[in-house]
Amino acid sequence: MLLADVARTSRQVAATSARSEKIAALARLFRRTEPAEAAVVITYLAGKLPQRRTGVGWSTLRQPQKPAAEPRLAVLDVDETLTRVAAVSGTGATAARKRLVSGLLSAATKEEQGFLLGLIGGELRQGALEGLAVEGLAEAVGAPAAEVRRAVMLGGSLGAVAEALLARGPEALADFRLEVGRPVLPMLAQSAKDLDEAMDRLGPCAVEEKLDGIRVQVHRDGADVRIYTRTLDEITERLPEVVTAARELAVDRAILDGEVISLDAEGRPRPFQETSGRVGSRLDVAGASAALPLSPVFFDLLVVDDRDLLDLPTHERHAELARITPGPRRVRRLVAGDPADPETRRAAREFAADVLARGHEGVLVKALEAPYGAGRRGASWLKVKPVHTLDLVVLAAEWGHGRRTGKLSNLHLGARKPDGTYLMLGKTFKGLTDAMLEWQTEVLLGLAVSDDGWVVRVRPELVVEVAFDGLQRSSRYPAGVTLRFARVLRYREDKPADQADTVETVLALRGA
DNA sequence: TTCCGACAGTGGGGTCGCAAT
DNA sequence: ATTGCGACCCCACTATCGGAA
Repeated sequence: MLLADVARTSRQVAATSARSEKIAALARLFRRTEPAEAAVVITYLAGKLPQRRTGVGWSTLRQPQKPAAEPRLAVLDVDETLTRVAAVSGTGATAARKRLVSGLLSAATKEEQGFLLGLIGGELRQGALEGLAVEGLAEAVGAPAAEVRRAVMLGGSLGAVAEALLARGPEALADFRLEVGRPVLPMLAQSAKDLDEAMDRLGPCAVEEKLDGIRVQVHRDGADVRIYTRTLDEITERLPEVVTAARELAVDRAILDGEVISLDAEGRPRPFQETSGRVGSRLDVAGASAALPLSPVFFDLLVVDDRDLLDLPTHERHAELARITPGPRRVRRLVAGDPADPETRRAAREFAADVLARGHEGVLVKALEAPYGAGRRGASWLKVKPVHTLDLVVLAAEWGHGRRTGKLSNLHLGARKPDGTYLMLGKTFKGLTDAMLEWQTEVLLGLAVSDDGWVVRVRPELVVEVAFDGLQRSSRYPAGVTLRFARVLRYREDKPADQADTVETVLALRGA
């Protein structure tokens, strides 16, 4: 199959907003895809590269290449070239990667170039990623979409499922079962405003402490232990403490879901940045481990011995977890069997307050009867975290991309200093409706003092109320801190800039 | 007919490791 | 030694489609 066929399909998918049409276009292409090409073709149309990391990003792709007149690139040849790009290392690697990519682009037509640039840069913007690729695959082979999706969740790889389905048809779905040693996409949580809302939505539930660390999925088969991240990267080598902890469990075979976090001598959590840095360290793991040990805390169990627990309700999975896991390695939780009962509510609120007092991020509320929805951001897990707000001044705004092209989008936020100037604390583009984008573009252009095509600087007069999860240490911003997960709640046209929150107020939040 | 679940898009900050400067 | 870049952790929120209620 030619890359041109894939690029044309991508254009067709992008050209319609109807999901059914996108899926139909994908299915048409998959029907004419050979099994040997299936993994590459479907991964490309899901907006990803089979190589995952190539070492090539936007910066490397900047200089334009003269396009070829006729399409002649085969999909498998493109894949081979990108595998070579990914394999380059050592001195001269950047130049060598550039040469390979330039060669590839100059052999591509204009349409193919556009597709490749989006694909490699990670911004295909065709309105379809893995979710719709799965639907298209299901339609192409005549299998129920839910079953194909489940196979991808359990098999961990869209490409492998596509190849098997195109080679052998729907019977191949039976191959993709939960297996110890093969990572499963983890279940994710939605957000709730507060504990009451979460309990109202879920009914009988468990309230668990939410630790601010790194999600891990731990597979144990006898002495063999493997650890995977949320995106199924294997990080076993970096987490010797977790390997040890897994081997100490009272079980031979298991798949566990949990969080690793660095705790201080008193058992209080260290800042997320420290845990993250530790988990990211690959070169001197022994040294890093000695300096900043990690603790695994498990909250779910997907397999125990030869039993697959995915479809069992939360409370049964947790009972099994409790059977094989010692208390300190298990998440703290409170079961709220009857959330309508005022006493239960009071106990839940007290539990959540205690979790925060012990320095943790918040709570997760989980429906007691819900199965483990691998790979889904289901409504049966709800996270609740405290929210801070500040009234900050817009110092500048950046021109948006994609559907925000032509609108001022990303706001630079400042806090007031005693001398009447402002200190930048970070940026945000979140929380804005289309109407707000429209409005702020007009208002900010009215306040503009400069525009370099990327950033529009403005007179510091517009005040916005910003929500955020807390402060984190920053080497980028002058106050030494920045806002974590900042988002706009509303404009404060009623509030003059000289009454915006001060740097002093912001810094007082440290440690809070 | 209305509601709501799932998806895609739009980017935020930090950190590590590698290669270039 | 420092800097730029890519990759990957954490993530919130809105718009949209189309099936469920």
